Amino acid sequence: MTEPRWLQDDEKSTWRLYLSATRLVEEALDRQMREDAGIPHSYYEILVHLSGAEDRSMRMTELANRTLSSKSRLSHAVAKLEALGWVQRAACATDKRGQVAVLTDEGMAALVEAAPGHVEEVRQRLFDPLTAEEQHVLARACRNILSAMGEDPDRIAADTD
Amino acid sequence: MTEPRWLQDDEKSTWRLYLSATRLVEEALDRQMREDAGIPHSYYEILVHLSGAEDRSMRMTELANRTLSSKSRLSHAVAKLEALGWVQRAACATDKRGQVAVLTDEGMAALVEAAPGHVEEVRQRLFDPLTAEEQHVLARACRNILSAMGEDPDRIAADTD
DNA sequence: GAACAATTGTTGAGCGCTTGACTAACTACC
DNA sequence: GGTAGTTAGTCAAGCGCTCAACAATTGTTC
Repeated sequence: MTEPRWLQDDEKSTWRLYLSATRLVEEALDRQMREDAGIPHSYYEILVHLSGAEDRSMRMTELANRTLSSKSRLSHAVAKLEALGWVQRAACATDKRGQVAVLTDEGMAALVEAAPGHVEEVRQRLFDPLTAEEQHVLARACRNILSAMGEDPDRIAADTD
Repeated sequence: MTEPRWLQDDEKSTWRLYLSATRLVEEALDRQMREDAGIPHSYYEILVHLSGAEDRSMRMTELANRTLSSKSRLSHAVAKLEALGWVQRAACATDKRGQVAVLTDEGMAALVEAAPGHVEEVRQRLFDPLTAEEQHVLARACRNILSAMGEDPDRIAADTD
């Protein structure tokens, strides 16, 4: 086995900064959403994706892909959201195996109510601290990272809201 | 209440790219560590911090701060690592309430064995996809984000390894 | 069209984390 | 030197996630 490509000191710093910053941001987002809407941030994203979809509904697998969730995770999550009355399951017309998740009016109302606090948190944590140039380069960097993982950055960036 | 500062389209894209990229990176790191060493990435970080500390040991609270963990989380984690024989708890000499976590030889060996795979994963996921400029700006951006959250970027960046 | 494979979605067990309550010990103040 | 308040660390309950197994349907191949 060849010698590992150890990290240089500046790379170590960058790595630590990256890890700390991204975790704290994620944590802050999640905390805000739980306090504000009583759901984890990941559930909020499900609502967001549904709200932007045709008929406020989407096939489970498609929804799982867009939210970068496993099917299992999404299934559990939708079960919770269904218990809240924010999402409903419906049979799929073209595939008897299929299920379609539908955002209910109550779910839409909850989303509308949670959105301002969420946006404010995103601004505070991510955008306000960064210059325009940093924002721009950050987006580019994320694109490169995603590409390297076999994801399509354009699809992710263009995802309707 | 004033109108929320909604995100512009390009900001929405940046936000989605950021969320996706950071999550996938985190997920990849965690998966690699679980497969390679049988522990979550967060436990690995505990070992790393201990290995760089005086006498390979650190007070629980100090360790919690450095790993950005709650005390509870660290307590659970150290319990697991203790069960593996990789960490030991010892009474603190100067504070009878205190506990000191000590990295054992077995823990150090496990760390040494896991390190190359971890570093390779970090390179693949984060550094290789980025240009030198992007790495530099990313580090700067993370510093700004951390500062905005009341953390000291220099302390985090300088943390011994 | 029958047999095998792949896909869709759910479920249960286990794990790591959070929250909040708790004990024990330290510190400050009068 | 009490007493009140703070700090160190642990623990139990609950939550969201992963993994693996599963049933049901669809696709494929001969």
